Amino acid sequence: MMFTVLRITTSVSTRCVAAGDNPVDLYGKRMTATHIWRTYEGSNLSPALASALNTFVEQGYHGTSVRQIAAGAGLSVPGLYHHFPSKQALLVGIMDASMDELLDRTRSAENEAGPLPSDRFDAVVESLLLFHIHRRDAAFVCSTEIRSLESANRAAYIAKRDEEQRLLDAIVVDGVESGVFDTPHPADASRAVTTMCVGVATWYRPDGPLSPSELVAVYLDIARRTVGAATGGRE
Amino acid sequence: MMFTVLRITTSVSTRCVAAGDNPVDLYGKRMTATHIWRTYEGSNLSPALASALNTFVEQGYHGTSVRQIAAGAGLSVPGLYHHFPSKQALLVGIMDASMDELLDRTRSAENEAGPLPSDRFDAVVESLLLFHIHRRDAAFVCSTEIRSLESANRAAYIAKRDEEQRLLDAIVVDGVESGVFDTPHPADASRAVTTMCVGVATWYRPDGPLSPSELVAVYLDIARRTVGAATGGRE
DNA sequence: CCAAAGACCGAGCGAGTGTTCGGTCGGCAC
DNA sequence: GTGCCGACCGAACACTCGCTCGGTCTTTGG
Repeated sequence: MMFTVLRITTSVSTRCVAAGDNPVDLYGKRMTATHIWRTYEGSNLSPALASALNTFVEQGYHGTSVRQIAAGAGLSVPGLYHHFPSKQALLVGIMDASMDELLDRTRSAENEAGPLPSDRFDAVVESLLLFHIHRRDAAFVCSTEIRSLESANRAAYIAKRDEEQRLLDAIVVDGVESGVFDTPHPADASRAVTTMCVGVATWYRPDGPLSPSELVAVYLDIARRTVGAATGGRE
Repeated sequence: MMFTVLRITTSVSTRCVAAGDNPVDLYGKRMTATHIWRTYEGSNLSPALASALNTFVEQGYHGTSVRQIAAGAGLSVPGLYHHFPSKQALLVGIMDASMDELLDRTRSAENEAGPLPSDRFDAVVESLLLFHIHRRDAAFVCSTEIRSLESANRAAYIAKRDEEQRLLDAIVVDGVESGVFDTPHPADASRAVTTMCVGVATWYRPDGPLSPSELVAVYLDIARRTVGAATGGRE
């Protein structure tokens, strides 16, 4: 059974952009094509998924009716069912697309960071933070609606989530083994870092006191302390 | 409108116990008044609230029917409504009782810790951790069902949650001012610590690899690093 | 010009929702 | 004994739920 999940399919994989041009980021740092994982434009979601996401965020999956989703998408109920076979498929569409995007961005970040555990750690934490800032609603739904997934869908989602966690786990272990990180509990420290980053989606507001880059700076400092990385001075 | 929320009303406030006598808990352990906030026995919840909690944890508030809650409590639907006026009142009963208990325990912990920020910090973090371990289900519902509260109930709950956060915020600020903590972002560090502790409720399992006291040791280490406390050696 | 396909909708299905009505029953005060 | 009250229940109320049937338009390919 086929149905459209994404309106625009954009891969953030590094290979997609030709090297040679040199955009510059907000801080003047040279931004080669490898920084696509840092850039966020509008959401990828189709109108139906975007409407579902909006209502899921406010009322939760079970608290949302398909009539509300349809109205939010400017569709009748059968019109909505023309695009998605069930309410559950809408949730799966949101959560799968979100985790795929996060994994894609995180892998790009780590690949571009080079071999050093400290660089890879910083890159992966930054990508986690940026995702939870710029895809806040989707990330929030992902972390609160796992129990609303039917069991097969839940298993698939959990697998992706665990894969994301393992990316960071491996970096922390590498860092401890090579001596640049210092923690007696690498796995717990790694999970704690993820927990903090995921938690950002529950409280961050674009009109709050912290800009995305400020938040990244603050949380990168905290994350480095958590794994016992040598901090490069206090800002 | 009155209805019973707690089956057993136990205050853990230190003041409630006269100094000098040495009360003994249900297991015969000598209980000086100062450690009540560390001891957890069975839940305080009435059968109706306990049943509601069980189903809310698994299916969420909107995913749970009143008939399920009634069946879980061994009651008919009107029997359940004899004790609680609405489904919403069940959620409020769970969340209010939980936050009251947490606030009570946290205040006891801080009071007993004495004046030093580092001692107060350790005590409050430990009480946060123990609560999220031993009241895992209630804590999980508290952090995931805020949006299911009607607005007045939500405002009251948020006020209590913010009060709990401020307890830790004040300690971190004190520690930074007196030089025993070292962080450029006390408020963010304090929130990060809370986020990690609250997150424990989402993954901790009693049959997992960490006992409660081991988890407290691990997370206390991480929490101290987060605020830049001088760690007393690595365990 | 016409058939096919895609996009969409009005109306309604059976099941389930939170809640309530009108009771029954046992224990207790007097 | 009598009246009362708390605890509880069978049945049903008005409504909403996820979902589908049968249809109408518009676009497109030949």
